[in-house]
Amino acid sequence: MADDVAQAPARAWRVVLDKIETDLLEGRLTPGDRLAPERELSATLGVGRSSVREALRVLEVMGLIKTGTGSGPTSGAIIIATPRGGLAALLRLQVAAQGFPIADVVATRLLLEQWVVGTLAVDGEHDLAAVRSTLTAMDDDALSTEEFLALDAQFHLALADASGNAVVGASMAGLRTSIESYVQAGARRIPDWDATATRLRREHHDLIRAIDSGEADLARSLVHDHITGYYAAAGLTRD
Amino acid sequence: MADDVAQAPARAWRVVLDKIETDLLEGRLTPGDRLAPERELSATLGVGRSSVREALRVLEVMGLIKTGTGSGPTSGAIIIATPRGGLAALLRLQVAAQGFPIADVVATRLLLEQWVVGTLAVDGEHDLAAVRSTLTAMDDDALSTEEFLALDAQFHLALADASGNAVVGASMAGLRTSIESYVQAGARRIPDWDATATRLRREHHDLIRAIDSGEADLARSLVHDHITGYYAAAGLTRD
DNA sequence: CGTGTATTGTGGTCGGACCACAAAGATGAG
DNA sequence: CTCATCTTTGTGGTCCGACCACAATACACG
Repeated sequence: MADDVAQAPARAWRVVLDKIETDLLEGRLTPGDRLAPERELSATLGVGRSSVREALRVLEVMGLIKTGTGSGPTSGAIIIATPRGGLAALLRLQVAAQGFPIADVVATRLLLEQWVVGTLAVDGEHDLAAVRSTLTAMDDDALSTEEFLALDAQFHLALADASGNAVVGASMAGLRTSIESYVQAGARRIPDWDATATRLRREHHDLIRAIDSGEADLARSLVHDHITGYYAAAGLTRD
Repeated sequence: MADDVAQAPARAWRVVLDKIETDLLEGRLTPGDRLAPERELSATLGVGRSSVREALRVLEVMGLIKTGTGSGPTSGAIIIATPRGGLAALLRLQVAAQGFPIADVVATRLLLEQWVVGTLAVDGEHDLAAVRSTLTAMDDDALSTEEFLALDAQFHLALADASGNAVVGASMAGLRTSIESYVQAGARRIPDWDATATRLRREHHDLIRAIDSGEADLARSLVHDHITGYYAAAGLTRD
């Protein structure tokens, strides 16, 4: 519960991480800013450049900074704070390492998505333009399975984003990519893919209709059945 | 949407990360296993040891491995897959970097916790022993504000864990720690702390009672009011 | 046989040396 | 004077070699 300042005798890289985190917290660093050059950080904090790099690598993978070589405005380490990639990487690795059972990932996705559609239905303030355009793109019959699945992911992600909650949006994105390979494997197990795709399309339209008409409970129920239905059809259920 | 395999010309550390991820996925590495020594990985993958270390650092912060010096069973890098710390670190940093608005974090916590108590109420299969023991520990009137808040965190976390969903549990833990300092700051703003603590205790008991009697809707409603009530009292609302 | 010392294997850290790259500045031809 | 080219500078990316700290094991010696 507290990996805080406590006894951190060694761990040079943690010094760097802590320094940057406090700079962030105190407003000395905000998105768009450039970090000091690695060599300068190294000298300032009294640690080796390798240690600085280890800390920066962590920040990069977590989606906090973007590094660029060369000179000019795109060089150096820049604060970006785009949680998507970091969350996705974390969840993907945890699933790979069996820290997160697939069933729990799916269940979490389900509960988040139910909240999303319920929220969208209750409050009509949200912009569903991206959702609708994806929806019409999916109506193309010539789509391959992979293309359809990609658009499907985009559809659900657009829904989450429309809710306006960045944490939910990023979580949905992360959860999805962490089980992406399983979803694709499941699709290959579905005998009559065209029928399934047709059903998914219809369910998407029904869902949007429920949201538009403000039927929150219906929307929640539809999205629940939509998701569990797919996983059942793909032989991925076990919860 | 795809930070996948694509063109990764340089990025020596990514080679290491990918190698370990695929080893995980293919079952060549499972929790409890030891990674090859850094120097060996370096030689095997044809990258410098520094690059290996950068990758291992990422894995360590994400909670996938634990490193130990010296010899014997606790030395080297061991797969542990404990998502808690990694998720907490990620969320904390993203909040610090303004990638996640506090309001969104709170809203997400709220929706997760409503799902948790609803699930617990509907399905009596869960073990609430840890929750109950924390609850009784909180009844001690001599607790300081900090101790009370720590137990409160433990209470809500125990609830999430009781749901049996590792993703939800880890997320709750991460969300909580990411806004921990704000919660504590809020507590200091509450004029009559004792009255607030008394109210929180009562609400906890009411909540458990609702769960025990299987009143899911009531439990959801209670937990909603409980959380929003606290944030309102602490002057943290703004959604 | 037992005890204490040397060896080995491991991560942790540092410093230096390159390279690749991109911008800015210096140089020179026209 | 203008513009194109070359050089310099600042930056991350990578590798290498050298130590240190630490823990287990091997081994020598009493």
